[in-house]
Amino acid sequence: MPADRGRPPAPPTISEVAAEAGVGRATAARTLGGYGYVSPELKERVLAAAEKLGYRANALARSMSTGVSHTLGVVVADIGNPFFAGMVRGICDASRARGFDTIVLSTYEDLDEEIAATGVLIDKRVDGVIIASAAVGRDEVTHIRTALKQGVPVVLVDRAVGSLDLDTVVIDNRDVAREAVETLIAAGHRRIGFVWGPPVAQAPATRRALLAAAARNVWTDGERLRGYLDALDDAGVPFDPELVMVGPKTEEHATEEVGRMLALPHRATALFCTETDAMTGALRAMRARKLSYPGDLSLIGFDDSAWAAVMDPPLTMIEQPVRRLGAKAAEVLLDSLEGAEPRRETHTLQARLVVRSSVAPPPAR
Amino acid sequence: MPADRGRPPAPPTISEVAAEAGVGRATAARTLGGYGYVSPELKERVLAAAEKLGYRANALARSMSTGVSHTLGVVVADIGNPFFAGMVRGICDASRARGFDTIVLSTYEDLDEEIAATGVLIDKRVDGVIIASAAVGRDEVTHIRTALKQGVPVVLVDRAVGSLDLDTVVIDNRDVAREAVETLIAAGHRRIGFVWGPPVAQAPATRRALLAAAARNVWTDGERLRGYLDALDDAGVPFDPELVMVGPKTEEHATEEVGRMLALPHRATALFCTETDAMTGALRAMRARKLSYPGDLSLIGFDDSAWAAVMDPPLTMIEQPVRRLGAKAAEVLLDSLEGAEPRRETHTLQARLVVRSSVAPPPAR
DNA sequence: CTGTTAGCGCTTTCAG
DNA sequence: CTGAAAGCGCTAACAG
Repeated sequence: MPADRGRPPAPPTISEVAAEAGVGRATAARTLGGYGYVSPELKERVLAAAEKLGYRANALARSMSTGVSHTLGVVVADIGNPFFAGMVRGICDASRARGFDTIVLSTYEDLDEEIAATGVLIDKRVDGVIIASAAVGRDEVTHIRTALKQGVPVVLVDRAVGSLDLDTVVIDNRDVAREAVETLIAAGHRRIGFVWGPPVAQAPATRRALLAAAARNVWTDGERLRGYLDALDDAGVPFDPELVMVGPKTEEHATEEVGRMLALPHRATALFCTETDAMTGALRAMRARKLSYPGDLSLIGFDDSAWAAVMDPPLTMIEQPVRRLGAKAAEVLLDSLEGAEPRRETHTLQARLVVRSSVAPPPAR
Repeated sequence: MPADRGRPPAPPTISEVAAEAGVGRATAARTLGGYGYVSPELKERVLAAAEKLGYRANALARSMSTGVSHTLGVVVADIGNPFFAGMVRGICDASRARGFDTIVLSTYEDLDEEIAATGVLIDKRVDGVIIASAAVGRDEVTHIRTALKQGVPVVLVDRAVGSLDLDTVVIDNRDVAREAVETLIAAGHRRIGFVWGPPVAQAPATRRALLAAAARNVWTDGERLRGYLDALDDAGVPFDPELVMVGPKTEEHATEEVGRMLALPHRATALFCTETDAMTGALRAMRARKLSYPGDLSLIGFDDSAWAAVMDPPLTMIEQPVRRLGAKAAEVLLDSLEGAEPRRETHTLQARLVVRSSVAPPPAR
């Protein structure tokens, strides 16, 4: 009567190893856990027994008694998005190097999902949490405050949250955005479209209203908008609300909005696209009108990729240090787990404008 | 003497809730855990007490006694790669919908990393594991056998492993590859380059040697090569080892290899690229030689994206149902966790050839 | 229907 | 230096 295919044999416990080695449970635990003193001979016997039985520590049980799970929680908008995927890779690599695994949850920009995700992570007793939060107002961060209150350190990544004084790792969105727009202005453009604005139904008529709308949405978008405005102001280029995209943030809608900007009596001659899909949407709108770049329209976009480099002509793009962004966040968190006083400061990483060939002077009238 | 900023107060336990409600621990556990019978009145009191104390169950402790962690483990080559990121998103969404979270580990195609990752997951007592394995030979799957032996169900995703009789979810790589190459042949091509072959140093001289080399590497690559060969055979187009790329699988090397194929006395007139970077590498090689598609060279590649659609002309690409791939794997695994007899079968999802404008007849001599 | 009791597997005092 | 014993927070028999 061989193999009883039913319940596989329960994995060996530390007690069994101790028994096999003929020592006390504590002694086995000490050698296997690598703490406390054990005489070489006993240690040897325990190790042999463990080896023989194929012993592997039950991480759950260990976490139960130590209160440490060696697991980090990560909350992002969408793990399927290449930007977050790259960032998560940075987080995983950095934490893995220090003995931590990660459990990542996507929220799809839904605050309730974010709250639920944070709760799940706390329940699973992660040692710390890294969040790219969709929260903006003071009243939208109670889940983060709760985590903190329960002793779970949190570091913010990619998106700062004004009302929270926490370690935060972001990219200098505003500065690169300004640099990009300055590049466009330097080439002679004064009608520069901003593609991927706040998802409001109606275009805010004033800068103030626009900024207010942006303040209620994703932090990075607002910063990029500010950088755009900074460059305009510095150069004395008038701001025109008709040149900023509003509405749903989808490739399709970007195509429509760019179409609109291209149909304006005094049309856009350059576009600053703040997201990959904004750029591809813009490209579609151009194709539909048989317009080409940089002749008819100059282009600069966010998030460089291999594709942008092989476009014809190659696209001038902003490259974000995605991996480092994640790695830095993990390191800051891990440092604070290892006792370093949390500095509660903002770490800003620099993005880089990769100049290629999608910018030229505006077409002569 | 206000807030003692040191140790935050330990979160309330079920015993405290029970005490607060003036009932036994078990009663509190039953209502909070949602099992067994509890009278409405007591239930009410427990709920109130839990609410008041801000009670949240400790998932670790729960897992300890139930032996179920409601966590799935995922092992992929690289979470930062858009293909795997999309697949992981499918896995996460599907498992989240059924109450499971996931912890994902990247191996970077290193078998030792894969073995270590699997071990970590088992130690953390995940309820099941989904692996896109780099293993090929019988002797490379002992870690998977070990998991199975310990009662941890495993499903294979994206890559089948011949020596393992397990539930497997893959895409019909061979069929679409054949379809793509047939499309090229139908347009009149007979000199079709295969970009991204097995990473061997020297080009295998014979088909047999080539296939053998492929069999020792990533499963999907081998399948795509077979599809390529299938199409050639069906059409009676002779196989030429000079038309298959060998060496490291990097964009740079793809550029070199395509350059070589383009310099052949009887040069390639079409390319079948089995990976995104193979395509961008090919595009770079073409640019360097001022060649354009589809006039000088026809192109078909794997892994469609928004970029491929906005290239000029738009690229004919193979679209893989990445999310569904992951979702299906999660479902199969979850089903078996819920007791369904594992079917140990292979589920094949269909990829789709998205015909655009990168294929034309070969240039006249 | 409810409370008591005994673990899950490991760490951690605390004597010896 | 080693072993016995208590306990982490929860579930699960088992009486009552």
